[in-house]
Amino acid sequence: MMRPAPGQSYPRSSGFPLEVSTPLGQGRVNQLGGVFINGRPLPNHIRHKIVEMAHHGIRPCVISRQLRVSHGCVSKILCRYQETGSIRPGATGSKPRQMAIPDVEKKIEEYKKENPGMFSWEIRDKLLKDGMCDRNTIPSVSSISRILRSRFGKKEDEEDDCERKEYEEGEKKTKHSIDGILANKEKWLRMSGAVSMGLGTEVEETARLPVTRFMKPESSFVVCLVY
DNA sequence: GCCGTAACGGTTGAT
DNA sequence: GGATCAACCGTTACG
Repeated sequence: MMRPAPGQSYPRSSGFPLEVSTPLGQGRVNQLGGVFINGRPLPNHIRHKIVEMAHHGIRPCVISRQLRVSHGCVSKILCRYQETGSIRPGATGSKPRQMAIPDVEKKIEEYKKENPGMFSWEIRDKLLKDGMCDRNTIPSVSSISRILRSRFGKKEDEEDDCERKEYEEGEKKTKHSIDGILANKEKWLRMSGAVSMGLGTEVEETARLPVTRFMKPESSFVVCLVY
């Protein structure tokens, strides 16, 4: 069978339903009948089990079939474990991009003070022209505008702080009212779904909801009743 | 049949 | 707040 062509999805010929609704997102079913969430790492207990079984000398193909995880994934996890000694997935998201060095920031400030109407792209050009940076080290236009905001937008930040304080004051009052509870509806829905899967402490890592650490699966019933 | 890996669609987090 | 980008995820299929 061919790989899915660009713009196409994976074929639905496996006989399994392609999509299942899981509380943590739109789950899918792989060819082995295992449930996975596309783009998200497998739960820690599965990863742990893969490594543990491999330690016991069980072959990757057997692990794959037993845990219903694709052999490609088993292979990846075991490779990573051999290389790094860790079963944890790598950090998703881009690495922090290179920040402008302080000298460059100072120069940007200078340019802006000399000419307040100067655009970020003009500043960028001038940095290049003056030899402050080369093509590789020059900060992006958006980085420059961010620097400008942080340096020249302080007054706005102070106003934001005032607003935040007012908001926090108000939140304390409304937290235990019906309005307050309803405002957290989405959070509660996610929590109820996560615990109903019986994922226990996995939830903290996959759904980033530390509060569920001490919740029991049956609590989902209570949460569902509320809504 | 097993295994390594490229290609793919998707998610996440920084900018 | 939304868009963009880069790094990662797991699955699938090829060799």
